[in-house]
Amino acid sequence: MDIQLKRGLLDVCVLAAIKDKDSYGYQIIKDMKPYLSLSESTLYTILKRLEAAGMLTVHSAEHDGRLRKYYHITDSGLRRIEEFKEDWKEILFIYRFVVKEEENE
Amino acid sequence: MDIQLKRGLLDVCVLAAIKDKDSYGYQIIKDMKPYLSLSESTLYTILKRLEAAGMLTVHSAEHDGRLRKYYHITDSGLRRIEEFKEDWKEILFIYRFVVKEEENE
DNA sequence: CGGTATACATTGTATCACGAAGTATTCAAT
DNA sequence: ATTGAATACTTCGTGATACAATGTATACCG
Repeated sequence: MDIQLKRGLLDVCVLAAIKDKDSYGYQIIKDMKPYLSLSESTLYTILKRLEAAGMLTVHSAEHDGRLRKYYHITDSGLRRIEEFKEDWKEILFIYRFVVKEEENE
Repeated sequence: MDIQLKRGLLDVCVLAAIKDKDSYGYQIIKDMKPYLSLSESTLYTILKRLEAAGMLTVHSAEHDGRLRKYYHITDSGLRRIEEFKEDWKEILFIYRFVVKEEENE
């Protein structure tokens, strides 16, 4: 798929992946894979960006003797998803401009 | 609207704007404005990229004593729009992952 | 003991949208 | 005739970003 198209989805997709349950890097990649595959370096960049923007918080927890970084969505992050839904209406409007067939399909 | 979301739409939008009728810079911006506003520098960058990719051709024509650069979509450009329609199916799949409400709306 | 999977991090690169600024012409108003 | 929009295109620099490559470290299994 076109990389550019992915760009707008990546951030919200990561937020969606941790929305219902805190998660960590490797797990997020696995969960997103069926929808949108991304490399580790990309994910960690995104997670850092979202943390800096206050859309998620991080806490380390031990798992099998190793530390894992768990990511938790904030209210701001939830709001970001809602904003995305609003943006979607515009996206659909643009989509129809692009695919405007002559009214017959 | 989120800039990142625009990115994947820009190229195809420009192609859509010249699909039915050759057009030129200023006119394209006007036609796209209701859907997606973009600056001149952005448009001309995109036009050059699309030309380099063989998705459109350029020819200068006189208009009111001045030269205008008219852009004409190629078969490759038309195919690009078709590809976008294919990508759209994936986008919808991802969209549903992001907005997955608990099956009740 | 060696290999594989897990888990996170850093660096460098290429792409890209955009603001800012510039050039040049037409046309209407002063 | 001069000014100032509006039209039309161009160039430069910047910041954001996705990603490959690479590195570190540990757990688990044979």
